[in-house]
Amino acid sequence: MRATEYLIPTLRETPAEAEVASHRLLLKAGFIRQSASGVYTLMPLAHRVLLKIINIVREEMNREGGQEILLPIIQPGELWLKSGRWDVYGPELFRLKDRHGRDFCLGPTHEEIITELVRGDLRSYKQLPILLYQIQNKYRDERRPRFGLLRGREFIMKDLYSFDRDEAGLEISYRKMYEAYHRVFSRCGLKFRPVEADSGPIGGSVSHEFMVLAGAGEAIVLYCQHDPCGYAANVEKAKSPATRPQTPEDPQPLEVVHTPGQRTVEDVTSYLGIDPERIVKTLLYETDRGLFAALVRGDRELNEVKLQNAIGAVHLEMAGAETIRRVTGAPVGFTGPVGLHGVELVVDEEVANMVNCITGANQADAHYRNVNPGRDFKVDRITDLRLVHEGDPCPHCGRPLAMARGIEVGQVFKLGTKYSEAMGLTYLDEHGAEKLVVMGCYGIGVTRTLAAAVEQHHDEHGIVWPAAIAPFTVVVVPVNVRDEVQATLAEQAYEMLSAAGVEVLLDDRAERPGVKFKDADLVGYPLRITVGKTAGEGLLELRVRRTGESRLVPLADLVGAVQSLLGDDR
RNA sequence: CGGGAUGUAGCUCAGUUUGGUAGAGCGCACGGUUCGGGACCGUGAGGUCGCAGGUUCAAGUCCUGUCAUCCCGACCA
Repeated sequence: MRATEYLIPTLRETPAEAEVASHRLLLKAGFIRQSASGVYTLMPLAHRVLLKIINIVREEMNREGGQEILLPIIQPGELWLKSGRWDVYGPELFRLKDRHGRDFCLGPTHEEIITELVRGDLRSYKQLPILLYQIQNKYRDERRPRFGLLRGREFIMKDLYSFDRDEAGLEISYRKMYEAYHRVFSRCGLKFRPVEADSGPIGGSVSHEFMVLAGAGEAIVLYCQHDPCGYAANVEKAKSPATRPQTPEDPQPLEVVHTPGQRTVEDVTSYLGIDPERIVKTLLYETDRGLFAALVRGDRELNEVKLQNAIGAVHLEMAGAETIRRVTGAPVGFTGPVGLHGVELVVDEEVANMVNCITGANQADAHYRNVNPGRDFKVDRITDLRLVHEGDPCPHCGRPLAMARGIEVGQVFKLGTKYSEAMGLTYLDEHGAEKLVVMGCYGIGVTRTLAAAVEQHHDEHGIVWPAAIAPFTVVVVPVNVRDEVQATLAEQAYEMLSAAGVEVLLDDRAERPGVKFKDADLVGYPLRITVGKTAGEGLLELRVRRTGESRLVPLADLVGAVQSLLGDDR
């Protein structure tokens, strides 16, 4: 490919709206252009990268027996009503009507349509397992699209769905995908970490997310640095052992303390001169399952996802001042479990262990001292509600957990029978009994992976593509295209590399060398071949983008030198 | 959806306070000189100032509405 015949519209100045590195560099280097908020055109360079990532994904899916299909992006609303998600999915779902007024949506995911598909053709256990996947545009009307390709409203995903006869079969499919994901992201040249993930209030049991470690990541990961342990989870899922009171105490009689204007845990601790571990925070939540109070220790933070799972709620929101006054009879800051009616109490394990703690008294300017769970209030439910922080002990080995930010590029998920039950997907087993199919789903954000690669591989000059997904692996730069010797040598180098199957771009533009060097660094070709002052001696300069190291090679040795360098890079 | 900000040339921005003929740099086209890290000189093209109303002799500038985009938060089976 020749630069004069190829659209690589690099910009000298960075478009103002771009904040994170991948967004900024992809715009500046001419890979993407924005069409609407969260909607982008992939230019020729980005499209080449995309195809490479897709090829890797496709090879690894096929290797595990995945069969590729194309599913409709426009999906009938009827199917979503059947699964119950037409109402649950909310405004994230892009909805539309056809000319007859029938409801449709743009698929944000494809469980419904694929379950329906398989239902039509699956009869016998002999047909199982089935692994089907598609790589297509998906649509989610995000409240706030951001960071360029990292969180768009239109994006490309690979989704594979597994259909098995039982849990044991699902376990095999799950493991296959888990291994395949390792290979996919390794081959893409990414540093990543699989972590235990929350599977949501509805749906199955086990889930892992694959995180590309990068500062711009929106997800927070906690992991154990101790090697053989290897515990890692995203912050919603992360656990840490509950602590018990150090010194045993006898329960003391309940008493009221006057605490004028002391609303926060900080206020109360300093006012009463006590540790926050002695306080119990009572947080009121309004949910689709009713009103709940969550109790955590004063020095802890509530993990809303854990609360949501504990009570099986889909939506949950902290109660406002109005509700708090109505329910507790007191202003915000004095809520407590003692004498609280009409609200289910969800109690963190740590709180259940506490003796003689401080809580709000459900009246203005007052707290209770010597509150004891079980004695002074009824504990409706005990569970883990704590948000884990960096430094908290690992649930497996007790060593302090480390924290990192990550970009979620893939998730593997045991769905179980959620969709097969809702959609009536069954088969007959060898005894002629009708059984529910056990499903799994496995997604990879392809466009997000592209952006994540840039996030992880760039420097102050531009992108530094891993060789396996670079748009071109080599750029040949003649310093002066009007110099006959240079032009001819560059042409020869280009022909030889092309013939050897190397993906090479010849920068034959009549630009000054500085411009071409800057562009080469910006676009991020792993290798650059400069044809310049040593052209007369038949020598070309081979330079590695990542390290900046360079050396002179004669034309005859060029292909070998390039291939060995690419070998190192992979 | 709450908070903040911005819409003027392809890009980055000035001009808005105090209403009076639309600006700069980069990029682009043409000519010339240059040619190993975003050259220089000259000439030129390019804008219904986001959109719609209103005030005024006169609106990029003032008023009202509206749309779009970005950032923070909330949200993210």
